[in-house]
Amino acid sequence: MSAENLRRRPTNVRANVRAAPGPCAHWDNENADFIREVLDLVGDKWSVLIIGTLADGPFRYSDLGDAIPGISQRMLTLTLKQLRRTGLVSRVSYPEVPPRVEYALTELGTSLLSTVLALAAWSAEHHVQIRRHQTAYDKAAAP
Amino acid sequence: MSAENLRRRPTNVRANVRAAPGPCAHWDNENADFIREVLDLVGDKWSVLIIGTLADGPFRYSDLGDAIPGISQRMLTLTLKQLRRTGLVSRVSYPEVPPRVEYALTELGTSLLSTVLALAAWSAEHHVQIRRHQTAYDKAAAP
DNA sequence: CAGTATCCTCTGAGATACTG
DNA sequence: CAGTATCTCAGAGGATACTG
Repeated sequence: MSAENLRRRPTNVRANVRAAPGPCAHWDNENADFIREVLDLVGDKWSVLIIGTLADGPFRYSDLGDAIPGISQRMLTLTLKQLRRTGLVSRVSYPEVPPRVEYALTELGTSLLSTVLALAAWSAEHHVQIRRHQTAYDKAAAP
Repeated sequence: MSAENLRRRPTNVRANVRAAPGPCAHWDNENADFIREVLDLVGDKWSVLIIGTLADGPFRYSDLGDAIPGISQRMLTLTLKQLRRTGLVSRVSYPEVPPRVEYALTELGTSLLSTVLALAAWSAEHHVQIRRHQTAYDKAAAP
């Protein structure tokens, strides 16, 4: 996959996600490294859910836990720690009794959010088609 | 996270990824389900790498293996099977000797590609900042 | 309230060897 | 060439209990 890029262009079904107008957005091995980085960061079970939830504004620790069904305290803590480490989420603790801690998207996190929403939009748009294809595939293979 | 959406808007750093112009692209629990679907599909170690490689056109099985450094035959086979199941990749086998099989992106796969490229662009743009933040965080926590 | 600490399970993925 | 079949293991993630 050498020099040329996107000879067959994306066909661009949706208007709100557009290929870059200029010289970028082709695939090479550097892109591969970069995207593996984000996916390691965000491809786990809870990160995007937290990011999406924080899109509505700051949340306290336990409100986050309540807002995200199924997450365990351990995973909430761990994932928040990782998001904080990469600078996507900020943590502010207010020295009160009882303690109050608020998590919010940073500017970096917010910039990622729009891309993530594009992915969400894609999946919302295509998940019916995907499911159909999956069951058809399974039916063709199983019997 | 109820009715309101994106009160603090994405700030939209980059021009080639835009929020939807119309009424969509906010976060609710349905979105959460959908995006978990795509991430399960594409968040694994090899799927996006295969998709990105196939962006340049059809590939034969072993050419794919060569083009993607580090992938094992097992993982190549498994991931291709899953991509085929969800309809992102097509497989055409030519009845020749020796056998020849070509994998290519379907239209669905191509439509996903543009979104994936947006993610890649985001990470290419921010990975320096991320790394800086990570080392700063680690330095602040460790000593 | 906002987390840590442990233990335990199950699956993603690598290595290796074999086959139509 | 284009795959399958086993074996193996690290670590992601769940349950539960405890703490400043």
